[in-house]
Amino acid sequence: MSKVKETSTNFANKMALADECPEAYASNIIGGQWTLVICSWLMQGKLRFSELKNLLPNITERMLTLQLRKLEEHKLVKRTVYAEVPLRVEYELTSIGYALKPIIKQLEDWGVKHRAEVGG
Amino acid sequence: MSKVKETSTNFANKMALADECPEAYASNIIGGQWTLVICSWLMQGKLRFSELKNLLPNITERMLTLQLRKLEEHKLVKRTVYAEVPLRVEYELTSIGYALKPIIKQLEDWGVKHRAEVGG
DNA sequence: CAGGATCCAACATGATACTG
DNA sequence: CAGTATCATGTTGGATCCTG
Repeated sequence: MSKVKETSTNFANKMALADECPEAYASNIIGGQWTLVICSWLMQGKLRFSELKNLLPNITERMLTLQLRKLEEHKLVKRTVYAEVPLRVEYELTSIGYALKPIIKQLEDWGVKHRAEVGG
Repeated sequence: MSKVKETSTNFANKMALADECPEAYASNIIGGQWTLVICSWLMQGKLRFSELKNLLPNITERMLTLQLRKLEEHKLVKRTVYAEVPLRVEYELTSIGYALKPIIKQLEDWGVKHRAEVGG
């Protein structure tokens, strides 16, 4: 990491860990409340806004929008707007988004195991 | 999942997803800002409070305490207090905590890849 | 249909000071 | 050393209403 001038009052060190550490970096991207769940559904193919909303019964439209925007920003999903009436918007995973698959798999395995052992 | 009385105004559905879905369940447990980073360090062995604090330069004592308590609650770490002067407290992973290793590994790999493709 | 805008409550987190 | 207590603030997320 680059040295920080000692005279500065050390702003900006917040992301220092993420800068160094791939797992913290990754965690910042996919750590959101809904990120993995959304990606998990999208693994099976494109979905429309309303389809996602129905698959995620607990999410508000607002949150879904925000989450999808974040995923788009991080290039995990691609958003396609079809100029039809009524409007249609589809979301699909990018290659790097699709690369989350093994993580999700491991996470599922661990979740099952943890629930069995600890019994959440 | 058990049926919810239609007459009820549907509180409590918040955790419905986590109830069903192992990956959401897992994500709720390890999704915290610091969880994975702390566990990652503990993979290499026991650590004291102050050691962890020094390894996580951006964390406040308060946060570290909170996070460790949460990890303890979820049985990911074990806390051992040694009645010495000065006081010594050590944290170590439980077996289910240690089982996070493949997840962390996958996450690191993905982080590296994402950073290479998308570029911070 | 797929959001955007606005307002507000709840929670997460930092700063600071104190303790067994 | 390893915390706890308290206050202050920022961020998140829900509710509601509006729009291309």
